[in-house]
Amino acid sequence: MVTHHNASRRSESSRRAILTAALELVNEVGYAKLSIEGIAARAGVGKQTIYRWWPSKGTVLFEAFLMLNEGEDGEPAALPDTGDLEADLKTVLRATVEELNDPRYDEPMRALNTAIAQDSVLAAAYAERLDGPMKEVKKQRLRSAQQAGQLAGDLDLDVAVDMVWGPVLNRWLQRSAPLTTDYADSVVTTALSGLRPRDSAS
Amino acid sequence: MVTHHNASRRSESSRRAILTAALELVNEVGYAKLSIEGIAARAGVGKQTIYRWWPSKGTVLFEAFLMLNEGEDGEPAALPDTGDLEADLKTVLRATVEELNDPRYDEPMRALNTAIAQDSVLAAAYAERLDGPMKEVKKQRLRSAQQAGQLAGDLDLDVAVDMVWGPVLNRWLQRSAPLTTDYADSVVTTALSGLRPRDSAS
Amino acid sequence: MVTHHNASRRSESSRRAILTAALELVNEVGYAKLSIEGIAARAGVGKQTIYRWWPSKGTVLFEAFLMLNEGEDGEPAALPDTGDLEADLKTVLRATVEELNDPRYDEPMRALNTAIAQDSVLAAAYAERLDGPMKEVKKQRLRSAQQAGQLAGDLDLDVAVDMVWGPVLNRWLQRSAPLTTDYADSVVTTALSGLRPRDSAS
Amino acid sequence: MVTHHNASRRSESSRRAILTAALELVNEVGYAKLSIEGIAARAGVGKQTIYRWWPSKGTVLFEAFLMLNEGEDGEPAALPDTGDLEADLKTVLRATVEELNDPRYDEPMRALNTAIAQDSVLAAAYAERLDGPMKEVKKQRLRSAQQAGQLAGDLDLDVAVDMVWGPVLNRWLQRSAPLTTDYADSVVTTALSGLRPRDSAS
DNA sequence: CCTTAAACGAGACGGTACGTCGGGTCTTGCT
DNA sequence: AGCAAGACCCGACGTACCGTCTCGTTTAAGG
Repeated sequence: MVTHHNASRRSESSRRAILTAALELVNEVGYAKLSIEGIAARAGVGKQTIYRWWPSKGTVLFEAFLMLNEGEDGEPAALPDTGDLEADLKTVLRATVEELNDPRYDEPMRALNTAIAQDSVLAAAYAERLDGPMKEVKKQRLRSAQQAGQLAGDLDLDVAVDMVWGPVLNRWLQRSAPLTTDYADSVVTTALSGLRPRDSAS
Repeated sequence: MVTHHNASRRSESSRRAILTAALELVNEVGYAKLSIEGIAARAGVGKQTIYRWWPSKGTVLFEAFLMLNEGEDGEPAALPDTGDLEADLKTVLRATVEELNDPRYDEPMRALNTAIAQDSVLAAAYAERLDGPMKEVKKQRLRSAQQAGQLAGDLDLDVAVDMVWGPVLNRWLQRSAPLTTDYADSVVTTALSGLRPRDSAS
Repeated sequence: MVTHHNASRRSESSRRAILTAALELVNEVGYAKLSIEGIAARAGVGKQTIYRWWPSKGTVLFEAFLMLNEGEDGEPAALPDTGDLEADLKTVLRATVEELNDPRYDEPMRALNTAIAQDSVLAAAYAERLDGPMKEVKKQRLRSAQQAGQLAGDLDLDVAVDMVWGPVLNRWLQRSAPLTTDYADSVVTTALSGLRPRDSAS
Repeated sequence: MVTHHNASRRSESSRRAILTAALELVNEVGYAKLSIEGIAARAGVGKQTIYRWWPSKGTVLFEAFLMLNEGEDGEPAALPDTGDLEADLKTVLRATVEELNDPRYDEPMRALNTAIAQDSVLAAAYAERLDGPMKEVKKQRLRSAQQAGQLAGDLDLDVAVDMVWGPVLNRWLQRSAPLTTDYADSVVTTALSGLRPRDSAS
């Protein structure tokens, strides 16, 4: 038998309290020590109210991130387009680096990544709801450049996006080395020009 | 720094049993459900023997990985060098992709990454003991190519390594899309040539 | 005084299972090896359910004894009163001796005494809830004899009770010598007549 | 196979340190929290040195008491004998009461009684080495009175001793009521005269 | 407007695991 | 050989949370 939760009767105030509490707590204690019990207590809510609507702490956290992002507006803002692709990408990637270095964002984002690593269903939801739209915006900027002839015509934009953001995200996640804005610049420059020597036959 | 325990009296057999048990269990149940209690039981060891020598399950797991890697030999094997950089990189990166898609390696490596994400001390140890040597081997192959004029002379090899492996690792960690050997090939090709159009002044 | 737990929601079946398990286990393994963990396992109950309602294994055991005694009826049965005080006291004291020599009662009672020896709060509860009513019954029998002129009119009945039961209990607790019914008889006779020679002015 | 401990090689200084530490600790933390580990640490001794010579913490404690008592001299001092039995007994019993009310003695003695209650072998040793000699001294005083015609000629002195000291010890052990010197006086008076009315044929 | 069924806060419950203490055994090196 | 030191396996401690399950009590829909 299936229990049909009547979402129309759902308490919106409890929902927001839970998501807010989850964000606060993940900042304070990290993902490992984040607990349903703790979220319920902080939110002033019964544990059952969380279990009724979410299957795990990871999904609560994910929805909390969704709330954050949708708080601003429906869709993520487009990337700047001054016509100078390299400058635009450096601007954006530097901002990303600074966000990732900000303790206010670092801990929660790391938590979200941990949640994804442990739950492939959640990973799919993340890909669709959060990462997907972001990636679309990035691809849009690259598409514009491609149409202006600044990128190779046969370039796979999915790969291209990974080429620019992948190294930065990976260095952040694995903490393999300090994440600096200089590094972001290097990645952009190198990705655009490639590893091989350019023809100097000018 | 003071070591409180007399390592000379340490039981090597218990140590190996613990590390082996940790690897087995992380494969079977994943990092989230890996417990010190479970490791101790599987290893036939008292919990205190684990707590005496390791501060957390993450550090146990890390040392288990160290044991695996040092089991083979001292240093990681050099990358193939046929003179054809692009082919060599594709060979290596395809192998990486296949390893990451193998459930036998996927779960434990994901676990290690989770552990690193939650413990920056561990991340530093990982960078030094596991990731560092691997990266050195990769850089060595690139250095060889650079000296052969196949790579830009002013190329930062650290960035170059990230450019090739970063996208793959990131796609794997975030599960943002299926990880295929075709993707590996694309990454190598794109990284080498860059996103910009090549001069067609042939 | 504030009760932190809502006793109205307390599970009566768990409570009884815990008390029963405690009695069984104390019989089987003795007080020293009685453990909260063991009681919980035997009762099919979580440890927390014990810690929620009792502060120590001693208090569990005490309440288990209370359950035993209140199981029979509200108040302890009155002592026999045939008019012959000496005979009645011997009857009762012999029964006490036999009970104390019965392994079924010896171990649990010894356990309760150990608990009392280590916890003065528990001792007060014991004095009020278990020992007190028993003592009142004993005093009642002595009062009846006193009114019949069989006991000294100025006799302190509290002291009198101690005089009859104290030696027996003490010999049992300290195991200073075998506890026999003959000894019980001697105690009654000696207590009634006193240590001094009686006037033989007949 | 039996391990023959060669007592001749035994370290007397370790033995004394252990017994002293046991006494100190039982005073500080009580019998329940007294541990072999704690005794060894306090005594500056290896645990094995305790396990080599004693089978349990109870026996260590018992030997510590033996050391205390034999410290004074070989045999316990005789009871006062002024010729006035009642006065002498009151003097002695009041002293006993005061000792039992002194926290310095109460805790260790209670500990010894707990140990005895849980170990009948120890109880036998206690009866022979500590309680026996004390009882003999008490009986000696009563025998003297008996020979002087102050006690019934057919009186069983073992019972008589229990009659005087039993009530006091029992009230102390069970904490059934406050233990006062007045109570000690009452016990002596009542024991000597008996519970029955004395012939008033003066 | 009034029922009535859900969602809700609270928190007890059977469990698992935590990290610690101490039990009793065993080994190592010193005296 | 006895000893101090302490690692070892083990059992229990008392606590934190898990996910499930009642309890009354709101609360919002629909009769």
